[in-house]
Amino acid sequence: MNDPSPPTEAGSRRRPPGMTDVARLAGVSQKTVSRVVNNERYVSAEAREKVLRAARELGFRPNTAARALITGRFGRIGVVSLGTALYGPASLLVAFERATRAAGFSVIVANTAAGEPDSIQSGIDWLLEQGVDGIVISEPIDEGQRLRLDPAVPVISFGSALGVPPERVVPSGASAAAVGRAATEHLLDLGHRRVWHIAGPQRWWAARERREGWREAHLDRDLEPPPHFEGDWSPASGHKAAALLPAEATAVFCANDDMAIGCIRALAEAGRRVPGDVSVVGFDDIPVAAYLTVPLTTVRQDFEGSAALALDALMRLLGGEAPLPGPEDDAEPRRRLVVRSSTAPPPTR
Amino acid sequence: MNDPSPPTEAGSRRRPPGMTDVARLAGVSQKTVSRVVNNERYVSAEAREKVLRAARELGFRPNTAARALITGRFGRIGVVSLGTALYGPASLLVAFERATRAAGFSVIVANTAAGEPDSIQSGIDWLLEQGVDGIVISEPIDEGQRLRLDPAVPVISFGSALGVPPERVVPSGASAAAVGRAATEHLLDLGHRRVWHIAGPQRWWAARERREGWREAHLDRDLEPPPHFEGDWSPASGHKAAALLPAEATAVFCANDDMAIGCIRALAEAGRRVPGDVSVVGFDDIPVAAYLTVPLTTVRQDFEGSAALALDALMRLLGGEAPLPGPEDDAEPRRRLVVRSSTAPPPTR
DNA sequence: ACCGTTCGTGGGAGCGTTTGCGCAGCTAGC
DNA sequence: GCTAGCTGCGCAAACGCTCCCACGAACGGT
Repeated sequence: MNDPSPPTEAGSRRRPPGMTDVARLAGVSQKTVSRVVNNERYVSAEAREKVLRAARELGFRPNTAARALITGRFGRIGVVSLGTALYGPASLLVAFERATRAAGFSVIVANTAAGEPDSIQSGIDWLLEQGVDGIVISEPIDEGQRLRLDPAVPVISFGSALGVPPERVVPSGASAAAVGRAATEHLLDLGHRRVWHIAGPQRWWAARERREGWREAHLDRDLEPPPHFEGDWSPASGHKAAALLPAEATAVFCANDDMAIGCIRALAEAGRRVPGDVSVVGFDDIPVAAYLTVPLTTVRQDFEGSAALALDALMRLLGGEAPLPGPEDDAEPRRRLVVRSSTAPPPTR
Repeated sequence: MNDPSPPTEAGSRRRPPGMTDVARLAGVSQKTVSRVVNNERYVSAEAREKVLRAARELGFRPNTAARALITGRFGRIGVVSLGTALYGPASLLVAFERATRAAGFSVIVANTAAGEPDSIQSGIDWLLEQGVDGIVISEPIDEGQRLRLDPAVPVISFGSALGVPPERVVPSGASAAAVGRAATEHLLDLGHRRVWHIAGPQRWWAARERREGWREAHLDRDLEPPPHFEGDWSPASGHKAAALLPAEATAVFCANDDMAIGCIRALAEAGRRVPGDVSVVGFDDIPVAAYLTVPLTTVRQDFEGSAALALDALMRLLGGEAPLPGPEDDAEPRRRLVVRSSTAPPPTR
């Protein structure tokens, strides 16, 4: 592939200063520098001061590679994320990075590729190669294959995936399905006889869960849930699915806001008004949801809460504890229905 | 802070196998294993085979920390990104991660916090602490302070920031400002006398550049650009700014789609129709843009192109070359105006 | 036959840090 | 006055790998 013979003269970039250099300048042993850097006890204030001064002067920065080499820990968490700018996954990633950095770990990401079936696995493999203390699978897509994990590296998953033990799946709490149910109930309470559903791709755990909530809401009231349509989260898919909606449909619950927007558009094209003729509920509460021509009734997510929960579970695993605390965990993410203008009672015919 | 006395028994997690273990099993020297792993020459097919077999059997994975320790390189690029799920930055991050991974480097992210003025600096410091070969500043926000960098670690920035040498700023190409100009010209060509502008926060380079394009379009035609309004990218800010628009305004160029949506909403509330009374152009081409009640005329970005350009520049710096190739670089990101229904000639009064 | 060069392999020295252990000096208890 | 414990500090051995060097075998050109 590449010509290995010339050693590709990288150049004169000198080695950065190490603890030994700091020690020499401060007039102490390298070990003492190590103690100061790691905030250990048994260092005199005077020595500490000298070391800190020398370190500052030299621009010393501890070499994480050396530390990792000996401790066997990397201080790094890998996240397998969807390679997409979708509001949900992107927000979750941001929230998780923040929480993780606050805990002193850095985050390395591996995006999956939409089309590729093995991309979760290859993301995991890549992260393991890079060296991580733990792995978080952001939105596992169930491709029907068992994930190959490393028993030595804890894994936490948002949503269940084959090969991930169930206790390592971050519970969406009661909330995800429950809120899908609440969204549906909101529509039923308004007087709609049944609620149609434009679901997300069912390989996605999040999509399945929302659909489940929708289904339960019907079953609770002894209603037969109408057939659902499956989209791919995109507005285009919502638009397409909406065109298939029967004339009797007066209420639609969409698995995300983008599809809801596509759906509303299709309804408008068909001459049906929202919410006059048809009510629509979305999911995510994307920033523009409140500013659409018809402000969207939708479900606000709690990404910070979910991220904190996942991180917490991972930290427990790293400490050798059980991934999740007892049922007293009250820090469960809180999603909630935000009612705006896209829902109303069905038309009185 | 934490109790240092109990050594927090982490447990019996055995060390993962190393090259020495593989070597022993394969009956060769550790050095030969190294050669096989790094695909070096001068290894007999037979030895290679034995090593690979042993490695597979042991589940051997090279220790990146040890490698980094000796080579001084980490195989890791740090990205300072906005801590936001905004479509632009999120898409750019995804595109950059993909390109970087394909080049064999991993990506570690440090999100900035919206409010904190030093968060770019602290993100950079954090990345340097973690150990990276290079840093990319995704969307630098000009807080007026000079960034403190490490001369040994190359930095590339999307957009100029104080302290980053200009040749390390990824050129948006002619395109960013030019496309802002094209968007404005599109409106002027439709017959609008002037174009109002709802800008992004001017501390953002991207916002400034778009505004510049808008301004130039006016100056080119000897028009006085009307005063612009400054939003914060959010639909809410677009909504607020639109309320300030004078009655004579018949065309608005918004610095992103979210603000455009807020703007359209405000116009609707004021009883002004889009595009009948007022034309609106956005920027980004978010997925829902085409599916809004009034499909949005907007500017499609080229995140892959920008990401590739940045990575390329960074790789050159890592190789000791100049960050950017000559002017023959034809791989410049291509943004383009997408005309939909939110723009039309001004109302004939 | 001799000397160079290419090939295949191994020995051994670090890289910069943590960790284990040792050693002084001091305080305090009996 | 001896032991015991705490404090403050340093030496030396890893950690798993890459890199420099050496060494023998095979091979061709003189």
